[in-house]
Amino acid sequence: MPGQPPVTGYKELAALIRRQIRDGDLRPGQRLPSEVALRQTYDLSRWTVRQAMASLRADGLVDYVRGWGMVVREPVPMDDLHVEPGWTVTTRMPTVEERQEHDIPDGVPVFVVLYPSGAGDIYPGDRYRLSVN
Amino acid sequence: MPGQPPVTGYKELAALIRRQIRDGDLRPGQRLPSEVALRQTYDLSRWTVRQAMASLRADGLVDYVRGWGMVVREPVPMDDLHVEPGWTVTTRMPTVEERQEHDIPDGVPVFVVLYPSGAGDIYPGDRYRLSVN
DNA sequence: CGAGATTTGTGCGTATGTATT
DNA sequence: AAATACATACGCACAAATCTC
Repeated sequence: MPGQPPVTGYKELAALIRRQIRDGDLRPGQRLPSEVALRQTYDLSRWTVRQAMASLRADGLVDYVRGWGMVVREPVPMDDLHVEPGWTVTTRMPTVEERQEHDIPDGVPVFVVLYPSGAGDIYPGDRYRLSVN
Repeated sequence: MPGQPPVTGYKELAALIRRQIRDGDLRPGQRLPSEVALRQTYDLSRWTVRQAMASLRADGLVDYVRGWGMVVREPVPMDDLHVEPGWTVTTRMPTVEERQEHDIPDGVPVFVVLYPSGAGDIYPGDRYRLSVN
């Protein structure tokens, strides 16, 4: 009974969990193993496990629920944002203020819609999809 | 000559540097003070400094260059991506593979352009801007 | 060309705080 | 009240990349 291949660093651990999410071994809404469980399973320090988790959060793959754990992010229903001629759209990470105001989770970028008038609006990338007619 | 207000945690340090970047005290291409300098200036541990820097990095504000320092990111020239009727565009953080393939820095999201045929393309958000005619 | 200094990257140990179950 | 789980924050050591001399 061969053991799992050794996981030597936080990037490998993150890659392993990314595969598990991609392959459906970890499903949306499901809780990841706790930090303690992961360090015991792979014989890693807490620091290494936390680095891996931080990387998954920055990619928007998992959410942290206080007092509960890390949860695979569930897709949310998307609204169509109809783009009109003359508009310009860029994308970037939101500022701290925008994250608070629009309740944007970690690792979720925003659309920045610029109108010909010079005014602009912010649309969280996890809830809006652009379309053109 | 009152000293700076005390910086008590990594969020405050990150906010301070965000202000300095926003106000032009730190300009694009300019190197930030080193981790050692920041810990001495504000009497913080390396952990706290690195945590603050990681947050700026996730926001796409700074680049790390190992052996050199942390640099305020410079804007790159943007190409216009003309969106045709029937296309759909979403935004998200790139995967590790997409980051490598397209040479996408930290904290930069991508446009995901979906064509009516079902095919799709990836466009780095720091180099492309969408427009409609 | 190399040697050394500088700077960030990775990894570990420990302690305490806060929120949830 | 207790256990669980992550957040914050200090310390240390060594590796790897870059620059300067």
